[in-house]
Amino acid sequence: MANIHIPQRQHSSQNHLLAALPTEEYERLAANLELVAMPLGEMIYEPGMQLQYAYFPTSSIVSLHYVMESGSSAESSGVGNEGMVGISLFMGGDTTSSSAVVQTAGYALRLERRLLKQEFDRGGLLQSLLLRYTQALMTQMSQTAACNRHHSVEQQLCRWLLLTLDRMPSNDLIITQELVAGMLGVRREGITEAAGRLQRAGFINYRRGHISVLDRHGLESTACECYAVVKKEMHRLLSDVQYRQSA
Amino acid sequence: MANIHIPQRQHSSQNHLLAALPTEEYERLAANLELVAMPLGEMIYEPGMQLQYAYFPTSSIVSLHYVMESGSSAESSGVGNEGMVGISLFMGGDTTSSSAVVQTAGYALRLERRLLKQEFDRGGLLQSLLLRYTQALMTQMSQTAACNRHHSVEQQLCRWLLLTLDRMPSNDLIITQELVAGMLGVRREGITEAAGRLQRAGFINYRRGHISVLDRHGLESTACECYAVVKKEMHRLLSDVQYRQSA
DNA sequence: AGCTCAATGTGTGGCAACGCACATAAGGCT
DNA sequence: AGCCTTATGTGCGTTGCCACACATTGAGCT
Repeated sequence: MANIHIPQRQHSSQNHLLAALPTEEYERLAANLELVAMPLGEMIYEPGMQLQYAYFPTSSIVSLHYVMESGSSAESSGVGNEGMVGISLFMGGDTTSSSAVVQTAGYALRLERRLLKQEFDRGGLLQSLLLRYTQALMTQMSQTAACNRHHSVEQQLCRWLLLTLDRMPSNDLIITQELVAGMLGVRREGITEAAGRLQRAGFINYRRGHISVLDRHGLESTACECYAVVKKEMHRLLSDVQYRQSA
Repeated sequence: MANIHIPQRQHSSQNHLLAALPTEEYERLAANLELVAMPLGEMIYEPGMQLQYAYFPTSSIVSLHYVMESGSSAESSGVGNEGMVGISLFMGGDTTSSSAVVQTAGYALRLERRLLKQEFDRGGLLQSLLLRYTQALMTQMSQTAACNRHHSVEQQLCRWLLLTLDRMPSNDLIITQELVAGMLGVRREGITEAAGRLQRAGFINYRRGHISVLDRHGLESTACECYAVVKKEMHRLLSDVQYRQSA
């Protein structure tokens, strides 16, 4: 895995949080941002592990989830180029009881723990961005909790596809039903059935390990309210982040 | 509702976060802390509402939950004297998409939004306490998401009873099964059944609107791992908070 | 003491998701 | 081209929780 130091500003701008930093703050970090490959399935951290880096995904997506003693798991939130992996570094806990795994292969910029903390503690824009992002993360988690309680597998699959799609440049997801099932914490067969219905409805098209979204609107109408709630709240909290560009 | 200004330090010390503040920081807040009654069922905030105060529960417990369009709901976390209600005030979002309702009547100390933000931004101990507390809250939320997915109503009831008990001075909870059902997002009949089993097992005893825990150990053995995970993580993140006392 | 209403108990039928056990097929490999 | 692993399809029976419809009881009130 080739780590490329001093990445071009182009890469940094693919992560919304980094892109929103004023030049001064960005410059302090730039030299220390490493572009790293995020291969599918890579474990970014495990429960209790001391995290060494914060990751700002550019093209990758990371899934935050908890694995039960029984082996079954459930995702509480995903992190794409709108956010950062490693919240606990500046929250003061250093680690968490959940895991982080790469759900969509791609790249991320990583920053040493100490440097992140240092910049966070300056109390500049990075701090306020990260705090707002953290609140958005909490919204996703609590919405996931409610969604897990009340909505059908099919609805949840739609929600998940849409949230993932929002973090992708294209309409194609490279992922198996088995993995999706792991994310949602349901049986693989449940995903096969739900995906089959969505395909027959013409909303998606899939083959082994590959899902194409054909009708976004259709998915939205089948998804539960949870997708809209999360999306709206992300926009409310972070809309300025997506557009502001440093000079 | 009589608001008593300049509460005795005794009250403040009932909230772990306030109690852990060094004298200097505490003094800046003390004169502005109002002791307020928290009657059962009172809505502290609704989605989208601009929050005016942060609440530090002393003897009350507040439930953070989301209400769906269908009317059904689910709790993502509870807040007792270990924490604070109104995270969004310092996270920068000002409001959230969830609600906060008093689940156990009692008291709380409240602090004006502006003053909280001011003290938070000084970057002193209050900031780091609140951030660590927020991380503990996130642990609860993501654990609740996983728990909602995988565990039985009975297990979840045990978890909920234990977490509530940990925030109470006694072993008696004043709450109806109907309300508990609302917290867990299940049918009232489901709680009746599960509670009946727990009672027959000798773990609890209940009458209308009143639950007494007789065998804490029994509940722990029936609860899912989620209770232990949350408790352990709370302790890891906040153990110094509970013991440190200001001079 | 009796009334009354909210809280709790119980039953029936239905359904979504489960666990398990396979059958089938599709893509990468040599 | 053929093989072989891995992904997907399908069919059971089972179960936990659901919605709905009541019966019963307890606590507080007058």
